[in-house]
Amino acid sequence: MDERELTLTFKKAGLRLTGPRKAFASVLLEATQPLSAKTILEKLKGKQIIVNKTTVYREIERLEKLGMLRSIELGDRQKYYELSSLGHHHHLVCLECDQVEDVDLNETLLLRQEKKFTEERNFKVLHHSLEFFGLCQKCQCA
Amino acid sequence: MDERELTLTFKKAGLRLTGPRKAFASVLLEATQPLSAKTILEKLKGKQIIVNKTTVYREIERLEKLGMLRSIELGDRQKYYELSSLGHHHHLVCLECDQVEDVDLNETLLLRQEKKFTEERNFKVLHHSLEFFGLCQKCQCA
DNA sequence: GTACATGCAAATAATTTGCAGGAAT
DNA sequence: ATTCCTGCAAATTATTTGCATGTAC
Repeated sequence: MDERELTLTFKKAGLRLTGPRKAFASVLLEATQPLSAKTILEKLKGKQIIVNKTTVYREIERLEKLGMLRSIELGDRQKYYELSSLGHHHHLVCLECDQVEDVDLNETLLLRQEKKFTEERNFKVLHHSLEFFGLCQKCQCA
Repeated sequence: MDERELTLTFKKAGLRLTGPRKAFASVLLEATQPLSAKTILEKLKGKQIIVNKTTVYREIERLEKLGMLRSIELGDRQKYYELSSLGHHHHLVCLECDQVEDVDLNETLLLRQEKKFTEERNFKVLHHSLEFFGLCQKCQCA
């Protein structure tokens, strides 16, 4: 998903094309890893877009509701966000330097497992979270 | 792990046998699902043990450091805790009523996956989190 | 002009910290 | 007696809310 496409999505969703909103979206588009609200705010500042944190939180809320954004938890107190358009995937989180790498993995077994939950316990799985925590290459030496 | 065994573990770890500490442990032992700090506090109150929340947080910290307690995230703002002695397992979290069911599942594939991360990216996985979110039997009807 | 967006200040909620007094060993 | 424990109040941090103003449409 590129910026133009995002703009269209905004229009379709009845969201106005404001400066903060466009900048917010571009920050997410440029992100190489999930961002916290605070980091989003800082990156906006880097773009000379000064917005209030409330705006960031409300934008997160709206885009999450639209299904464009998803939140993940990485062991912190805070939540991290990434565009849903990235597709479902998981993360390798370095406990030392907090860097996050994306990983795709074959979910056949997980999905089979979820089906089993439905059959055996009548629990309907809607989504799952799977994150791996450890040490990245750099931090294993230090 | 029963209460007596826990007491021994405390002794071995050089932790004193105080009233709050024993009560804290028994709350965890009796828990049928992961508990938040707040819930622990309430359950202590139910046992006529009035402690300060600071004590609860510090106890959590100590036992976590000892490896007796582990924390998990369930999409909330808060953390939940369970005894490590329960063994590694995962959870089915109902998005409606917040009930949590434990599940054991064959992790062969996950472990193989983790080994792959080490081989291919030199990322050393220390642990992972895997939780399933959805609707429990009861909440599917309502 | 109207409805949606935003800023600002204050509220909430979970967790953490500093310090002084209290209890287990 | 000493070291660890605990309570209390205040600080911190992430997030949310109310209300007044601003702006895209």
